[in-house]
Amino acid sequence: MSLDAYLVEARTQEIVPRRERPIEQEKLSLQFKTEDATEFSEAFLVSSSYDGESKTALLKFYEPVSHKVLSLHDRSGHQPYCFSDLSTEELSGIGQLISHPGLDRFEKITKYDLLRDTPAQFTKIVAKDPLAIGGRPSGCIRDIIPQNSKGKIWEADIPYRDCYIYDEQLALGMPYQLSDGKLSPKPYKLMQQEEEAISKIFENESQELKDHADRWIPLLQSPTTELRRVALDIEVATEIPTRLPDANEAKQQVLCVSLLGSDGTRRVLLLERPGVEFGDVRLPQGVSIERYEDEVRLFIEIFKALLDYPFVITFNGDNFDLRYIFHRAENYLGFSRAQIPIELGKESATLKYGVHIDLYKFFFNRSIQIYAFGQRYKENTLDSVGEALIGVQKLKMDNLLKASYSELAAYCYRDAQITLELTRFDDSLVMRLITILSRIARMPFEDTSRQGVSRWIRSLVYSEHRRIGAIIPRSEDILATKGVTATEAIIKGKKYKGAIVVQPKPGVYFNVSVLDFASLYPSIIKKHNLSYETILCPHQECRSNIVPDTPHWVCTKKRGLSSLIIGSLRDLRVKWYKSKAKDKTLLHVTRSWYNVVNQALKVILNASYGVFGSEIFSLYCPPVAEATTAIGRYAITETIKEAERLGIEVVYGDTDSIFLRSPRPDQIERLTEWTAKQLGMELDVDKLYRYAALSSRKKNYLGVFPDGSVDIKGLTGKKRNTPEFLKKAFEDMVKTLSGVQTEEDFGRARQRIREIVRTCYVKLKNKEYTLEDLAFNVMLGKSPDRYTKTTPQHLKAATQLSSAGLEVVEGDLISYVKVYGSPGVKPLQLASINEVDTDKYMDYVESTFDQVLDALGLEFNEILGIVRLESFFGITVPTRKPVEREFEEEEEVEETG
DNA sequence: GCGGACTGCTTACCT
DNA sequence: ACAGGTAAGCAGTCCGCG
Repeated sequence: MSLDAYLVEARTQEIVPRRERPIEQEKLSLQFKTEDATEFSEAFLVSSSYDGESKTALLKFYEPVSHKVLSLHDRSGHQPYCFSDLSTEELSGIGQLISHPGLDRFEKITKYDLLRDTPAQFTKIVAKDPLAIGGRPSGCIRDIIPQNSKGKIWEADIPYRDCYIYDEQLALGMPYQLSDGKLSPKPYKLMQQEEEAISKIFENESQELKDHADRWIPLLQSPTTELRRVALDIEVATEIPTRLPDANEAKQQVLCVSLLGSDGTRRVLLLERPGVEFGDVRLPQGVSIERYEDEVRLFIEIFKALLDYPFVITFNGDNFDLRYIFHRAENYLGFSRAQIPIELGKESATLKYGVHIDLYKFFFNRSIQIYAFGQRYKENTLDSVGEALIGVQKLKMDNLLKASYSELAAYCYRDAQITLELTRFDDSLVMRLITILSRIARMPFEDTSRQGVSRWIRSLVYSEHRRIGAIIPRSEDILATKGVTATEAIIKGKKYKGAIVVQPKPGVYFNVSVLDFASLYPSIIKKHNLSYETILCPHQECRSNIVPDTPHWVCTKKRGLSSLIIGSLRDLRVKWYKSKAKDKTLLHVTRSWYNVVNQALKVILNASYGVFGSEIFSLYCPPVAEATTAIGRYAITETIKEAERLGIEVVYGDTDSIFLRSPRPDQIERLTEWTAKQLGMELDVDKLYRYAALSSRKKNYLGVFPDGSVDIKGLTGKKRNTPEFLKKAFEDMVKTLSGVQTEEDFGRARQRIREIVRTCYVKLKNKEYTLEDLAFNVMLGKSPDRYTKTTPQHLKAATQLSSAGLEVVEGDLISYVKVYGSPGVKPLQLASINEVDTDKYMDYVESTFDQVLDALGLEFNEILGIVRLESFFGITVPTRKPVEREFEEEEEVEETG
């Protein structure tokens, strides 16, 4: 077999003598050192940390011309601190505190207490280093002070890097300039037209809300820059091929490393091993393959890259690639920690020079998955995400150790390629999302890309407290006065009542208008002034301002912090970014950015209500969440009543939407005017269906748009776990339905659907489907040993897999088929077509089609009855490819009939 | 001992 | 580790049934 051009090139490279410096000399050159920047005209703040050596805050900037990371240590003398309500005298009486080596001094200070709505005296306890405050397992200042009714500690659990950002009111991801040793944000100015359009949006709002919006503008509008980055992926030798090597042990050699730069660099580094063939697997043009006899030299190359690129992108690098490299380098290859440009945390790996972004963590984030990417990928694997977002899959590989060099290289290269591409597609959407979220959350890129939405919102709100000089409340203090809920949830075990789902009126309706409230919950939080400090506020005179369906009252005297923050963001999204993101008249680059901001705001706003009902949120305040849903219920029920008064038939509704049966334009107009006037909320026409088919089931419907495209919600036919054969049959039915224009058309559709079901049944009976077609695909939600209450079917299948030596872990998608006998299921890998329980499948077909057909008022049972009857009388229905069947199986199928 | 009524567990979905 | 509400299938339990 002939070698292609690149292979020749790669082989030629071998005979070029390398000028290699001695290893020890190379290692020494790896020691990371940096000097502070003295001046720059534009650089983007990307990271904040505490530098233990200089005992100061350290900022990292990305300078887009040189593509370098610039450092800047704090020179203001900022120090770590926390607050106590004890006086300096009282604190001085605590011997252990006074003698604490980390204590620097006390300061008297006044901070605003939002919970009590009054200024309050605090003592600022200033420390010499952050670990003195907290973070060590014992002996920290925050643990020394006795926690009594008086004698509490505030703000001791904020990481110092965040504390510094909040105090300096810095925003990560923003452009800054440094001149004469002075750091300042790059000024941003809107174009006059934009300025006018935006001020019009807020013309009827309070000054406070306007001020918030004004502060958001530069954060949301300032330009971003292309971030120079490298994707890194490693392959490691394993003893057991099915198991992932232990990154903390790092016992085995690193066999291959791919480094793909956004600058066009495409390197694959291979470790030479005896007896390995080069092979003839092709790699893309321009990939350079480098072969190393010595693993240490290979590592030196990795480290040089980690000291060169401002951003390093991995997929699971926190827990694998960088962790493995670190331990391998330290434990087996004789590198000192000073020579390894990686720092390991408990759950993350960071870099001494640049910023490490682990895409696994970012894509795993449920908010990102759902709101930013619309659930386009369903599994959190590089393969699944890559396939869904950029259409590139991983290469297949059976055994790393048996692979040729070129095969290994191609495999490893592909992984790095997907990783890099995931940060590049859609004009670097992912990098820009991380940037804009960091700006909004005031969080370093490293944290934004790793943490969840509750941390983003926490950080944003904390920064706001510092800006206005308010003490950040202790979670237990919020809970003490505002911890109880008054409504009862419908679902057992939930804390409070949620949204209303209107009982659908079953049937087919032509010309259905779907109206919904724009950003319902954020609108409520804005309009009704909801915030932890305003709900159940301390003022007697506010107690009559009651939230419907609850005993809670809301402050009438002061605007709540979260109401302002969420309210201003909501208005900017609903009235500016949402439409701009869709505006085809804008330049591509402009619209692309509006789209990024729109996505980011969507993620934040969608979670803004939920966090108040979540214990892990540091400002957890259940009455805020409860009041939000209560007002939501009030809004939708009142709107339905008004619709009915206007003579409009409401056939369905869920949380923030109502489905109206062929309303006249003037009726819609009167209704939306009414909600604007009476509820102060915007009700918009969201969708128009040519017809909608509703069954009696909530959250289950099918809507056909005028252009024939179809909305399917909640139906089994499109669920992930549904077997492929059924999804296809369902799809056929949907196609038929999408062609229905008038009531008369349903007659023909009915015939066609009958055919589809019949074919499905016959093919099942004749075993014409493949096992893959028949497989249910169910996610293993937790590790197998943690199922203690019941043994679901997918677990039974998973157990059989483990017995067969195939490891299953939490998060795996288990594929199984239903078979005769006990336990009734078999994993796809172990099953054969002859044992498939056709009857069970037929039941499943029935219930899947039932969901739609009883909506259409079609007698599905009749169709099914006929189909079954035909087979009962032995009428054979020819299909495309008839298959011979044994008589007994025929019998078995009939038993239930 | 067996099956129907019931509850609870689990997953996947909707807003 | 943002929330609650809903559907569906199955596992497990209780109880009646000569």
